[in-house]
Amino acid sequence: MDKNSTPLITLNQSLHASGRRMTSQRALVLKILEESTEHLDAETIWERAKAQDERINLATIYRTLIVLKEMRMVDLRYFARDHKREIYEPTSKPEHYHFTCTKCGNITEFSTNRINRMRSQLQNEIGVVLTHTCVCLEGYCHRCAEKNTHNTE
Amino acid sequence: MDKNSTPLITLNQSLHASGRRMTSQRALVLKILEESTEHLDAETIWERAKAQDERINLATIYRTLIVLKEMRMVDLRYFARDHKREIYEPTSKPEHYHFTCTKCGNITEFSTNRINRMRSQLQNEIGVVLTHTCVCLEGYCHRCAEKNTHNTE
DNA sequence: TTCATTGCAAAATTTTTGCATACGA
DNA sequence: TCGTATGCAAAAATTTTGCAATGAA
Repeated sequence: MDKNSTPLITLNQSLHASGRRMTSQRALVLKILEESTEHLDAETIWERAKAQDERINLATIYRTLIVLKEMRMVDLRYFARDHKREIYEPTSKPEHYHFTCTKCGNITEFSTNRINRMRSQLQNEIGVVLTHTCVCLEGYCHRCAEKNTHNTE
Repeated sequence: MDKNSTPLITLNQSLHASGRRMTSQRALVLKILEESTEHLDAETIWERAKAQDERINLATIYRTLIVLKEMRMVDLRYFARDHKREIYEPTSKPEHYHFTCTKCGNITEFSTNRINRMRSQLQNEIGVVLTHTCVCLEGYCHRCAEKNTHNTE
């Protein structure tokens, strides 16, 4: 909302604005997401949360993530290889997309305005309002592509 | 492979080429996918298959879909709203993408070469070889966007 | 004090696996 | 016949839910 707000303050405001309450668990999950440079799924978040609060329950993590999503503090992402598993990232992170190398398994982030341009062109072309765009890319990274001129998969 | 081949013949060839066997279940699942104009998940495929073969098991559906995917007879897709659930489509269908309206729930298919162009540009830009691109779009369809100038979600 | 939130355990959902039997080539 | 594929049941993996107890405002 406000340029001076930290994510925690923003969350606090959003929670109260919707008749919800700030709890230590919610603050903790948000902090973990904000501080992490890695991609976190619910279970990983749980493991990190337990280091701070050994009683915290996995169900609480899931419920908290739903609330954080509603408060627009986190985004859900998916990886091409493991689409079923939800990955959570703070919305404070600049918009980006993921590329998964099917050979070495590395997941790299990249950002490009090509996707944004495509997005707005598509909005006009198919006549809809896009609120969410998911782009998952999969293939061979530069290094693996070189070693691998003959691809079976 | 060959212009004269039906999907069933192609499957048969691919199966044999990889030391696998054609079975009535595999033929049936492929037929269901080829004939359907809707989006099918594993359970729906199972229901339709049972109409033809009441003994067929859901585990067989899953195993068959894995094989059909390996034989490149089906593609896996996802919808923005329900990312976790896999949707299977025959590769004989022309390439297309899905847009989900979060208001009315309708899923529409569209195809555009914008995405293909973006794809090849991205390949160069980030220096990778893309083997799979997943694009899920979500938002408001034309009709719902009109009724809905004020959007909460 | 009040009601949203949590912890716990149990259930739900979707997909995978082990194993004996059936069946395609 | 030989070994792949199936059916069945049980397990695995991930997420959700019911409910009594807790705790924020």
